[in-house]
Amino acid sequence: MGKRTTLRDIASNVGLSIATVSRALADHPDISAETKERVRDIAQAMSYIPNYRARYMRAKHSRLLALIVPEMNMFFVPSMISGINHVAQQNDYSLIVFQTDNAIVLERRLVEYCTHLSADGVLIVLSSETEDLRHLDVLKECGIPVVLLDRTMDTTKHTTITIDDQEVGREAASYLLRLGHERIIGVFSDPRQQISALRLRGFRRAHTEHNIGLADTQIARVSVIAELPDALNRALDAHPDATAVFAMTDELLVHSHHLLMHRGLRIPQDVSLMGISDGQAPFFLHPNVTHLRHSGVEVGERTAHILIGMIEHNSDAMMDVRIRTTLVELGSVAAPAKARAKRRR
Amino acid sequence: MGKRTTLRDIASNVGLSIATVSRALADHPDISAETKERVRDIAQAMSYIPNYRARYMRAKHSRLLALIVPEMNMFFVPSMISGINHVAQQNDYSLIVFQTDNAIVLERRLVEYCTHLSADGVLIVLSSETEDLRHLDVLKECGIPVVLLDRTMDTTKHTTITIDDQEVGREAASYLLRLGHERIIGVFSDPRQQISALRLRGFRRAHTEHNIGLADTQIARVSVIAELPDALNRALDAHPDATAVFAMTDELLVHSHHLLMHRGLRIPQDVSLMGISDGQAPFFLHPNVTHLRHSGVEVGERTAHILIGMIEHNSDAMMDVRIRTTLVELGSVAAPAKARAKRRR
DNA sequence: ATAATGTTCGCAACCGATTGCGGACAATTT
DNA sequence: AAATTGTCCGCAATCGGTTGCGAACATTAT
Repeated sequence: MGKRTTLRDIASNVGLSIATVSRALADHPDISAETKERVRDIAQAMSYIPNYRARYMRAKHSRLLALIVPEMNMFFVPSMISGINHVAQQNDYSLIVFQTDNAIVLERRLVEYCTHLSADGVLIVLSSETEDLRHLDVLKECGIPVVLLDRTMDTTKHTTITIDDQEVGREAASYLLRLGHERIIGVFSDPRQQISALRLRGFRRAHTEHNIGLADTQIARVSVIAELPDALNRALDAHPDATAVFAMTDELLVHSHHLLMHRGLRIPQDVSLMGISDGQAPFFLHPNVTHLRHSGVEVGERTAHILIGMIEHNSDAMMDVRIRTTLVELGSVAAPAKARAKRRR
Repeated sequence: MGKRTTLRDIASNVGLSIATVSRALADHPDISAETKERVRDIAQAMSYIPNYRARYMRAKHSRLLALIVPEMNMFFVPSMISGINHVAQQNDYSLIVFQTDNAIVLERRLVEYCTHLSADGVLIVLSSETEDLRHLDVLKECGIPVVLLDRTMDTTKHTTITIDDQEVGREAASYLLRLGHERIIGVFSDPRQQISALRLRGFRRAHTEHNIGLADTQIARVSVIAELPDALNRALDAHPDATAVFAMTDELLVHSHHLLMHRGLRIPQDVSLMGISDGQAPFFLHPNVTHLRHSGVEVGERTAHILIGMIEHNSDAMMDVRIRTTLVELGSVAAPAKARAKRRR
């Protein structure tokens, strides 16, 4: 509770004005070398700690970045935070993290709260309840740059950073189809989310391109993770000829993996498995799972760079950045011929 | 970039003093109902957004909590953040997240930065390089309460929140020993961390209590996760009679699980596996793994409550809180008799 | 000796709010 | 009519810094 020493305290102690003390500490050329030294010594002795908030207030910025995420999962979000944080720290920004619990009311409130706190910039991963972007207008009004990432919506008004969700869905399905898989079970999340709709669309398109049918029952829809076993089992039961499973996120992937194991299916002998992943889980699952890598760290870093650029160059240039995914081939996918044979046995 | 409207703007617009506008918006009894309404209307029309930083500056607090963690992992840390965030949001605090990358220099700098930002409270998970707590003194001097959690050090000066690491290590080993396992491989992290040393001590003690020897070669030491395969393989090779593996963290657990599978060992028929876990991974690993549950969310929530209590009641009462772990029995542990037989085959 | 230049520092405004105290005025009481 | 009370509002200080401008003084040039 010891009241902190302020410039005023130093000033009265050293017998100079507050202004001079401020300049001395800031190494301003107007101040003589001896005075600077004297001030610095006293400041040190009084264990002076500058108050950045006061400084920032005058300078009209906060050096605060806000990140709004729907929820904390184990996979993408922590990686992303890590990436953002590195770039933020390098540029002397701090990161505030908020969660909306996928509730639009909370999302609205938190966005507004960012203006109250005068965050210098906002990064937002949309909640699944979010249907429009009007609640972001207040940020624009305050001149606070926003970047949407990962789970976004179509917009021409805001900078967005995503992977090409449709393309990556197509890529995954194509990869399996090319190997000869003709019946693939797709595990997708809440269809209200654009990320889910897009990845599914790509998944569908690949089937069309390969002239292979895709029944609705091949798609396991999982809004909350607890629904996965039922949904996936249902799809699997409906299609005994299925030879591969694709999961569109890490969370769906690890639980799909578990369920397949639980059913006694061998991967990849009985069924192939692949997914879209941040790239960690595939290495501790057994067998390691082939995936399209979508690095959270990279997304975080690039996003932070872009946001900080917008802040510091005061630009409202709208961008639409697509992060590339890379195919990581591990052991979980095989050609289907023998797989089908095994399951028939 | 639109300059935000301030109380001054409203005041000049509505023809009242700034003080009156401030009171009107705050619903102060001194202000007449008509005036309040008039002010509110104008404020609305001018889309006024209060500046909390200015307000907080005057009130000499920030409603900012800082969390300093060594790194972002997939398991405990995100859960903890989630727990902290819920309690923080309920109490109108925001959470700033910093990472030290396990570097003491960065840890020191970030602690100091918390004083610059005048965080109202600091939560810190010590880095593995940290050897003393002197760098936290500056927080005390500024009257900023600190809570150490998870990875801590012995201290009588700071409030700490942990599980009883020694006890939980003992509990895990006892559980396996009671089932008849006589050779358990222990997977532990960097021994410089107290959390690791303590859990190992408990692990040892249990062996002593059961009059069962524990060779040093039974302990796989893993400072960085890449070392795990070598370390664990070495221990496994040195002890073909080992019937169980214990991993002291989630990260070690999932990778141990993978390695066992990779070696073609069946769990629990060939070897039992258990660990200390936040409680998520054990459910998507197959078979589900028996663990002592140490909930990150609970730790985060309790810690945040305590810290906020310290802030708001201005108390420096030093506490030492131990969170209880609960044993969650899933499928990965079995009595060893048959297990040994299998491995001999 | 006077003017021009340079060095070193302080005054005061400013950032955007909150709040103690007192003033102006009207309504009520004696 | 004077005093008391109550209602409604503004002045100015405060939080802890930063910064434009000018003042005081010393130094150098003319």
